[in-house]
Amino acid sequence: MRIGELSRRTGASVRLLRYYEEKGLIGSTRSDSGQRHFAEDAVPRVEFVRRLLAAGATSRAIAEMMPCFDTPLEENFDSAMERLARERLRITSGIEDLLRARKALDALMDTAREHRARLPENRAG
Amino acid sequence: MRIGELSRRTGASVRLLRYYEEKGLIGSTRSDSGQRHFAEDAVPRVEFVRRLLAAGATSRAIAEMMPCFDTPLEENFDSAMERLARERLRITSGIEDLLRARKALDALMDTAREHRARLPENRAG
DNA sequence: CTAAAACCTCACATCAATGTGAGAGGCAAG
DNA sequence: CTTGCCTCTCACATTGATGTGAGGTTTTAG
Repeated sequence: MRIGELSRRTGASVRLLRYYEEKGLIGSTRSDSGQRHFAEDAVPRVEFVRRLLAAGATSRAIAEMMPCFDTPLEENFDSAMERLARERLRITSGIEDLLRARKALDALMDTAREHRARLPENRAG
Repeated sequence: MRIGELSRRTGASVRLLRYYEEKGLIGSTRSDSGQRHFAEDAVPRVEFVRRLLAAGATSRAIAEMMPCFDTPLEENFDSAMERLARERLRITSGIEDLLRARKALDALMDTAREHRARLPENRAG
């Protein structure tokens, strides 16, 4: 498929798909006139990429994982696996950060509500 | 305390503390010569700010929450509470994003390991 | 054949938190 | 008073994913 269709099917802008290609996150073949052509499996691949990017992964990090996505015969397969593991750690600690932040928000909301409840003029509000 | 001490006690660079002030995240009084002076409660406040920033909140969003941190008498108290709630949603959906990403990583690691196990020449490795 | 739609490359813009450096003034201790 | 450390403002740099627009070629549909 051409880049427009891939864009429609993944929700990524055409510009971004070119960017992903430039960064080595997806591959494409070129027609004689230079237009990109993508295989079917580019769709799940882009979805994977977007999921990781949304989780704060760097395009560089994702690129380094890609050997795992392709074939286990790659030379850099081991380092790709290692990269996966490292990114998993990063994500887990990200989750912990978010949980802590949410707890801080909850605490603030609680005290704020409590403060308000203590105000005489606001008792009815 | 002056800015250097606040920096030491919070781990935020002096530059950042000035930035936080500029964005309305922390307040300070000024000495005659223009030096910033911070109260004790600036410390937990900076910690709160950093936690939220680490969780991907915008300085603008944090600024809008600050009335809750101060006094329930603020006029923008209600919108501040609303901002808190909105940020809480954002964080929760961020957590879900991370969980999904982690699941995708796990799935990829599983298939990769499986592929490798299937390779005859790698049986021993 | 022609017009519209899709594609190409190149390159500059943006946002937000942070770094960094210059140049100048403030403050405490010897 | 001087030395050394702290602070001030101003302002430009960076990083990384994305937007946007220009100017030109290709593909597709009528």
